[in-house]
Amino acid sequence: MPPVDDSLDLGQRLRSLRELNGLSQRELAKRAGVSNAVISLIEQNRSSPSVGMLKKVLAGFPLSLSDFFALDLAPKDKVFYRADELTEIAGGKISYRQVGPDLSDRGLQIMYERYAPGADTGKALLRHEAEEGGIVIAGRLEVTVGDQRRVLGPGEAFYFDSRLPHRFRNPGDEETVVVTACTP
Amino acid sequence: MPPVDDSLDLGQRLRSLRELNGLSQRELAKRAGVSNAVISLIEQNRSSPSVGMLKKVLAGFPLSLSDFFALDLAPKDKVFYRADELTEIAGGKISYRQVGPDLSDRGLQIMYERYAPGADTGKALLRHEAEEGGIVIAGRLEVTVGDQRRVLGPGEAFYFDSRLPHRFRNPGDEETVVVTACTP
DNA sequence: CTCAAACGTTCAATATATTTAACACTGTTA
DNA sequence: TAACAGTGTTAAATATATTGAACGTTTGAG
Repeated sequence: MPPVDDSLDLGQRLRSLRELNGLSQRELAKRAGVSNAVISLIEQNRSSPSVGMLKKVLAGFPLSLSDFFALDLAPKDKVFYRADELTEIAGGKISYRQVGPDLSDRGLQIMYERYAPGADTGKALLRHEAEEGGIVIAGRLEVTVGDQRRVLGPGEAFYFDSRLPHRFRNPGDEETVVVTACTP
Repeated sequence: MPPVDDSLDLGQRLRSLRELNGLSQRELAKRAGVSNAVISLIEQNRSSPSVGMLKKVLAGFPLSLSDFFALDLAPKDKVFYRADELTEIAGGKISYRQVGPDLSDRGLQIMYERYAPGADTGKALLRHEAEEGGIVIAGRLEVTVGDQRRVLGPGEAFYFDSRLPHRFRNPGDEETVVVTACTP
């Protein structure tokens, strides 16, 4: 008779996590202050640990219960991107190259943006609740946020609440390069 | 002797949640298919339920373990920053310059990072739930995420879940410049 | 080879969680 | 008043988790 509900796959979760951190069962057990057997049994789904026990075990990483259960068991495996793999979003005078193909389930949108001389986003609409920022790498960038306006050069940066109306423009006669990030 | 670690406050968590849903201990127990005593004992922190048991109990709401532990109980006007206004976070061989002064209530952390030749972050611990990415501007950057490793050059990028162990290193003999962003 | 030190696993003893069935209390109804 | 149905709590019986000490295996050093 199976005493535990293995639909949790708690065992595999813990094992992957432990191996990713390069710890042996005994090392983890020592850090956590528990016996090594419990790690083995949990990883085999041969025991369903109490919450207190699991908390103690996770403290060996350390990792919170919340993070542990929120951890994506099948983490996106694509981590690296060549320059030509950045997905182009807009063509024309402004080039947006996004890190990562899908806009969906990600918590962050990072883009490599290039503005041809004179390029202008126009007065943007109000967006969803989000925050947005960036750093100018090359050239000049005129940024307008609400009633504030400024021209930024290399090394300079901006950060604002995306709900404010905003606009980007390249006021110079050379290409402008910016790296931006926003929370969707 | 207290058999359980009440620093979790699991009892109060469960009780508030149950009362917010207008359920009695017995109603919840019936829905969840467990005995009513277990609800009472858990709420008094007189027993530390197994993970499987807690999962069954939460199914009565229903609520996932992840959501249960993630339950939380609870805009400013500076937009532009000069290059020298980016706040330096770490000194030494690695320079982290953050856009915006306060780490607290922001939804996004954007940094301009410079790595001296040979600079290395060391094997990082698992962090809080977050995502992280960046684009290499100049030089070379060796990125290790979980069991993946790669050296990136200018224009190349990375993106991963911060809960995975990760490490950055400048393997070359020139300075490396990266712009990164992460959700805190 | 021989030994020592790791590794993950397993068994019996013990501690704890969970159930079942009761208890005491409250408010409602006949 | 008495009887009932609901509440949360508790005691003893049972099932399970956890410990501590073993086991068999592998790896590297002498």
